[in-house]
Amino acid sequence: MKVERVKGTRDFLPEEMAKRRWVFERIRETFERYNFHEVLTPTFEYTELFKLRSGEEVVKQLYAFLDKGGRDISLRPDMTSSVARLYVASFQTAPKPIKWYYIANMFRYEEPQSGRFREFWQAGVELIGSDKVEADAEVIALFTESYLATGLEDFTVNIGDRVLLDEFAKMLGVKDDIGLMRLIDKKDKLTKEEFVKALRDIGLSDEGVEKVLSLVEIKGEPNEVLPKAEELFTSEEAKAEIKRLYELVDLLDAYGVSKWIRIDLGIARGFDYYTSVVFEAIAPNDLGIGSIGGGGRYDNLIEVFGGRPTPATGFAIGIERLIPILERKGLIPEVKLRPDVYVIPVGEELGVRKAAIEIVSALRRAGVETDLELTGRKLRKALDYAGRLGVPHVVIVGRKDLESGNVTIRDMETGEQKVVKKEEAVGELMTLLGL
RNA sequence: GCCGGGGUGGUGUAGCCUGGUCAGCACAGGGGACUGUGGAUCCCCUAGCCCGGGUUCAAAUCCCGGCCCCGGCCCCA
Repeated sequence: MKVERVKGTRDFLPEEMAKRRWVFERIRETFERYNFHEVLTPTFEYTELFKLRSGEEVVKQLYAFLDKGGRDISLRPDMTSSVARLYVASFQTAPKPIKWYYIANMFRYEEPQSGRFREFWQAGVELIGSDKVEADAEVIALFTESYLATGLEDFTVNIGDRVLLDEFAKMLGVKDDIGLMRLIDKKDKLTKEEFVKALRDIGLSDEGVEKVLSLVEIKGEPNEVLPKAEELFTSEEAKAEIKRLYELVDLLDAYGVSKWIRIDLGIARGFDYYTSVVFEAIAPNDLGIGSIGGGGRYDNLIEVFGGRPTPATGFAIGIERLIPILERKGLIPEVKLRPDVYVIPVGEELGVRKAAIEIVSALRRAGVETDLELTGRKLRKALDYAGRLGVPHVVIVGRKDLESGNVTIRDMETGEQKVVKKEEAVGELMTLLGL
């Protein structure tokens, strides 16, 4: 009988936890500066909740099971459904907008591969109750700033638009608009020839193919490519949406994040609930990691969940995709897992052991990260241990010193030792540590 | 769900093709040489062939199935 981890899950060891926590903290601080507030919903919901949003076919991606009461339950595949449920149930009459954030684990029943696990973490926000372009700008600015807060600078936030994509499918008169969008979404993975062939395969005419090729050209600096969009689209609805995009990039300029903003009308980001602006962040890397986060506007979802029609927008940052990139770039600070002081009692006498504990306790209360030798190993081995760990200061508490009320403080770097009164040990160590 | 490559003490590995020495080595861990002074040295100890079945006198080694890991596809909320 062997106990193993469940497929697609991971154990996080102290060193990695410290790094992850550092990343979470940078993101959390940024979210809070934008006045988003943290919420947490249950790890699992009725499977129905997730079906409601995305239809039956999502079930195969869900980590779903029947509980002992026969309830059809799924671990959350993301936070948006739960947040929408919470909003509909209890916050419809709350002052708008609602600005919530979360940092939590999500679950998807998929084959694990690079940057992809069955349990993974996302940090995201939802802004509910504003259909204004200001809300999109606020969210996209925060999205950008969140990456910047982790030290990442080599990335772009690419903005697309579902209204324009839908309009585009209408213009072409294709039946399989989902197929078209999937194809457009993965254009970068194909050569131009393959792309054209695939377009013909779904029934596009030469003219249609030409139009798609012009669409995917609308990619780059907003001020360079948005005029091209104006040429391509003719309907009033599309014109209005393009105007909105112009405003959006203008506002993002005021936020001071234009440097990272690009337009890419080929972005679709899933096919279920986004209704207008969509966006994703891409950071160049050699790890095979694509998007490191994304989001968009979803103005219909609340209604689907039984609420009054309410506009909303949000994003999620994929932690498992971000961290390897940060690590590769050396942006996550090294973490210290050793104590600053290590106290070694020498000998078995109760008095010695208690004296050691008293020093450890006093140091800990004074805010010093302190460890006590707990295995009963001999002084030689204990010093060896402290040396390997890189502990800077060791306190040796032994009967000989204690008889005259003293303990010994050893500097592990130089090997210099100092005998001090037991009562003065804490003060002395604080000075040595510069506290 | 599909495809490719893997799985040997805690970690990293040799052995596998060509079946047959107590499954070797390094690091890590515990103890001792050394009963109050570290990183050295020496000695000892702990600990392994992913699981199940098959072939064989004999399986880590060959065959089948499963599980898991790495990567790709599909899909990506």
